[in-house]
Amino acid sequence: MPELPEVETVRRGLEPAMEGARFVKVEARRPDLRWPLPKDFAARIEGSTVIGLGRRGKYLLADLSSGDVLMMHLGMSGSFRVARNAKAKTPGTFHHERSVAPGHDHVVFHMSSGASVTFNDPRRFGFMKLVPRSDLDRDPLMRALGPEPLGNAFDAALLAKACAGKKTSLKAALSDQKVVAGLGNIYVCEALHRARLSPRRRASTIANKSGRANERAERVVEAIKAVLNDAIKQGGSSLRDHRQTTGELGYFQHHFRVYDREGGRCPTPGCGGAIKRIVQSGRSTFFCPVCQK
DNA sequence: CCGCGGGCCTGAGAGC
DNA sequence: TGCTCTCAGGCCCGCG
Repeated sequence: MPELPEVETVRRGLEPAMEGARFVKVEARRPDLRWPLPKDFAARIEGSTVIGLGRRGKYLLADLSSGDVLMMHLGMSGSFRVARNAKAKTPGTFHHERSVAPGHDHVVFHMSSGASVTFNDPRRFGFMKLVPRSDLDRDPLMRALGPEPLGNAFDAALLAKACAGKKTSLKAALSDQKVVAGLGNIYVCEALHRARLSPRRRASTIANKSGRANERAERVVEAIKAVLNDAIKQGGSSLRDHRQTTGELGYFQHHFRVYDREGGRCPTPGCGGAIKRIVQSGRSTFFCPVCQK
């Protein structure tokens, strides 16, 4: 599910409940997530305070006063909800709200702020992990991440360098977290449409022979930043599982130009092509074969 | 080293 | 209604 905009939406929702607050009690109800939670998971967190809540790619990183960093990943179906107190039922204040899958609340944080933070993940592809802060840069999961797409350092030159010499498709390259951290199936499709580039194009064609950026690389970078910023403003995309920490859905799915719109009309002004669905590396790709070259 | 396909899990929706 | 099949926002791993 969650790509960078959804994770960032979750981060912003968790921040007021968690930052500066202490873990009063941690419930590890179901430890067999993608990777099992350590036996001492709860004990290692309880009593510590959240110094800051950050994000790197699709990872949430809670910096704890204990010296650990709590890494959290939402996998495909993970979500967090914040309740002001543990007994209160889900506030049904949003008419677009849907209920989360029952019986999949795997981890619950009871914070000194009075809020409880519940991690729900039906498919259990998500996980949590504790890493000493001093080891974070050496952590294999962190080392496998390329640049932050919304960071100043991410530009055409950097992207072109990462794609130079790649025989794989542009779609697969942009989905690779080592090339750029945080994109997934939706936002790669959407960014390539905005950049008017075919997902089937070889990744290396956004660089020249010496690995320098060409005009296509500029377009891709601009499109990535634009689509991610737009999606964050809308609270991310809710196809099935994603919701904001209040339970409210994201709204960016109403702004998709190609994703999940097979057969629909291409929104590029003057194009009018029919959106096509193909399969690349086992995943659906949506694009307009008329204006995406 | 690189790229691809399988597998991990559960639930929703389509088709019969 | 109920069964079976396909597909889903991610990512690790083994194979060629």
